[in-house]
Amino acid sequence: MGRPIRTRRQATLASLAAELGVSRTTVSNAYNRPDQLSPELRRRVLETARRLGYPGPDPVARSLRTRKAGAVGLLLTENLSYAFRDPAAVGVLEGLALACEDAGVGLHLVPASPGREEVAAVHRAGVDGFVVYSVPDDDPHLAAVLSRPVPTVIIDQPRIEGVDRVGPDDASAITGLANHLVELGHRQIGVLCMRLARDRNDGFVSRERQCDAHFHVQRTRLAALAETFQAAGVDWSTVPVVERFEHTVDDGASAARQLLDTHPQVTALICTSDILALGALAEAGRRDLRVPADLTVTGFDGIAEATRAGLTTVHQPVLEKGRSAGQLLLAAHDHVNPRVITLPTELRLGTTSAPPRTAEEFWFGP
Amino acid sequence: MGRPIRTRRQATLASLAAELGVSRTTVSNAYNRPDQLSPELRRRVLETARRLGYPGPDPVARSLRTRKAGAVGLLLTENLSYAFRDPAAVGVLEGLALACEDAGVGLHLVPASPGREEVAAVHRAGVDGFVVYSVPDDDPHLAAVLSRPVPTVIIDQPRIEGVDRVGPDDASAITGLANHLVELGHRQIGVLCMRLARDRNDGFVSRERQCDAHFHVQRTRLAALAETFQAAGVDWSTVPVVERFEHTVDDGASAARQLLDTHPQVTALICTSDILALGALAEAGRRDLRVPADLTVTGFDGIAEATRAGLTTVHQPVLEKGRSAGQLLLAAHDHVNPRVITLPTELRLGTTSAPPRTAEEFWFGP
DNA sequence: CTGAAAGCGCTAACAC
DNA sequence: GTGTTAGCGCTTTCAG
Repeated sequence: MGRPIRTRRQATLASLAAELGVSRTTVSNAYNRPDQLSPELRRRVLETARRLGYPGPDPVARSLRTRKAGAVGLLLTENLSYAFRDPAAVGVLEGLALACEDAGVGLHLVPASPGREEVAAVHRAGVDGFVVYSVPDDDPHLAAVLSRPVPTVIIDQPRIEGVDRVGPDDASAITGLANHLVELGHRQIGVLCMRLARDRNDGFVSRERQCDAHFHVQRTRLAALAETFQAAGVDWSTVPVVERFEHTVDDGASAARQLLDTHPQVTALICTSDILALGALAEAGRRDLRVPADLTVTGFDGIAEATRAGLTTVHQPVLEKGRSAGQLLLAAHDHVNPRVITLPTELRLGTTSAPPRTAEEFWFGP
Repeated sequence: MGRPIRTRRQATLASLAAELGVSRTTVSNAYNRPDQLSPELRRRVLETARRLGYPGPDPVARSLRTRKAGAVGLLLTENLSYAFRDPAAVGVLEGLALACEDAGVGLHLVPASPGREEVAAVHRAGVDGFVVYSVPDDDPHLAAVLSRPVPTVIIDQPRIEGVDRVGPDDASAITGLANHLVELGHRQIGVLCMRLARDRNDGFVSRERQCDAHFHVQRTRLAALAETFQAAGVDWSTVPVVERFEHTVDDGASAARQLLDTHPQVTALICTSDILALGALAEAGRRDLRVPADLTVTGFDGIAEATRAGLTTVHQPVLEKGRSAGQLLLAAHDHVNPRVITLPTELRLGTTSAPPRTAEEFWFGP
C-alpha cells in the first residue's frame, strides 16, 4: 500500500479553491453537500484535492465553525488504566463506547489522575458533553467539567442537583442483601468497603468517616446496612468496617485479614464490591475457613468472575449503565428538567452465604 | 455543590476583555501565561470571568489556533466494545492510556465499526496523531488515517512502509512454539486461527487463503508454522486449519469441534490466540479428551486466564505494546526514518503440552 | 448551481 | 505589562 508523502501541510480548502478557480463554498460543498454541485465538478474537486495532497477539511476548524466536536468526554476518578482493571468499570466503558459508536461520535478519555489537581485536561478537551463516572463529590475535575458549558451525565456518583444521572438504587439494593443475611441469622458481621474519600485510609473506619464519605455510593451502602442491622438488634457501632483505597482483589484479601485478625467471631463479611469479596474469599481459603459453613461472604456488582465463584452478590447491569449514560447525553434535551435513570438490580444468591455456625459448632465443630 | 446556571454561552474572551476594558491578549494571558501580567490584574480577570460565567478559553478555538488538539486517536478494527472483551486488547488499551496520561493528552476512541465503510469519523477526529491497532491491510479506515497529515503508529499490523510500528516478532515467536511441539513428537497437528480477511469464513482454510490473508499477524504465524512443520517432514497441505471470524472462547470451542470431528487423529491443536485455545480446552473437556495426555493445546498472548489454566503459550507484553506505541507517537520525531519497536516474547510451557500418544496407546489406551 | 461576505473564538508576534 | 494586528481553516446565510 502506497504511503502518501507527508508534506508540510500546505493545502487548505482555500488554496484548493484558488487552484481550481472556484469559490471556497464550492469546495466545502464537494465534501459536505455533494448534492449542491454537479457530479462532474465534484469529481474535479476531489481529484485535484488528491493531486495536491489536500486531506479534506480540517476537523478542528470545522468544529469551531459548526460548534460540534463530534466527541464525548469521559471523566473517571481513577487512572485511566484502572478503568481497564475492574470488570465492572470495563462494562460501563463498553456500554458507553457502544452508545458513542451508534451515534458516530468519538469517546475522549480525559487524562485525570486522582493525584494531580491538574484540571487543565478537562478544559482542553474538545467535546460536546461529558460523562462522569463515579467520582467523589469534591473532585476538582468534576468541578471543572461542570463549569464547562456542555451537557453532563453522571454515572453512579456523586449526585449533583440539576445534573442528569444514571445508576442503581444502592440503598434498596444493599438492603435486600442485608435482609438476606439477617434472615439467615447473622448478627456478627464485618464490612469491607472501597475508598470513602480522596485521602488514603487503609484500615478501620470510624462512624464519622462513614457518614462523611465523599463517595455517595459507599456512604449510601454503609448507611443502608447500618439501618437494616440496627433494626435487627445489632449495635452498628460495634460492627467493624475496613476501608481500602485501592480496589483490587489483593486489597480485598488484606482487608479481610485485618478484619478477621481482630474480629474472629464474625460470621459474615459484607463487601461493597465483588472485587473485594473475591479477595475475602481468597483470604478465607488461606485461613482454612470454609465458605459458607464457617464464613459467609457477599459482594456487589455481579461481575462474571464473581458468578463463576458462586458469590452471593447484587447484580447490576453495568453495560446498560454505560450505554444509558451515553444515550442520555446524546439525546436532545430541554436542559431544564434533569433526568435520572434508575437501573434495576438483582440479588443473586450464590454458594457463599449460609446460616452462621451456632456457638456450639464454633467451639466444637459441626 | 452549587450548579452554575447554564446560560446560552454568550461570554467569550473578547466580551470579557471588553467588559474589563483590557485587550484580548491580556485575558488570554491571564489563562495561559500568568507570569505575563500583574497578579492583581489576573485576579480581576478571573474574578470577572466567574461573574460573567465565562468558562475559560474555548478548547476548539484554542486548538485551531495552536494547531494542537491535545488528544491521540485510536483506531481499532473491531467494534469499540470488542476491545473491552479480549484481555490482550484491554492490556494494549491500558498501556496506551498510561502513556497518554503521562503526557497529559486525551485518548480519543474513533467509532469505526468494521461493517460500516463510514470513514467520516476518522476525518472528524480532532487529534494530533493516531494509533492503529491490529487492522487488516485493506481497511478503509486505515487509509483514511494515513491520508491525514498527522503522525501514526501501528500496533501489530499491518506493516506499512514508512509508518512507525510496534509489535512482537511473530514469526520467531511461533517458530519457538512449533519447535517445542516438533520436539515432543507431534506430526499430526491442527490449527485454529483468527479471521484472515474482512469477509467472514468460519471453517477450513485453503492454502491460498492462508497466503492471501489480509491480517499480517495471522498470515505470518501460519507461514512460520508451515515452514517449521514442513521441515519436520509434515506435508502442510494435509494440515487442517480452521478459521473463526469472531474472537471468543465459544468460537474457539466450535472451531475445535469442527476440526476434531473431521480429524480425530490430530494430537496437537495450535491456536493463534489464548482465547481460541481456552475454547479448545473446553471442547476437549466436553469430549473427555485428557489434556495433555490425549491432546496438546497451545495458545498465543499469555493472558492471565491462560496462565491460570496452565496453557502452553507464547507470552507477549501487551501493556508495554500499548505504552510503547503511545510514547512513540508522542515523542518528537524527524518524520523521515520510520521507527520499529520489536517486543520480546517468551515461550511459556504449561501443562497443556506433552508428547503425543503412541499409535498403540491410541488404540488400546495408555 | 455558485460566489461574496462574515465571522466561529482564540493566540502569537511584535510594537508600545 | 499591555495593546494591535493578523490570521488559524472552515461553514453558512444570502444574493446572483
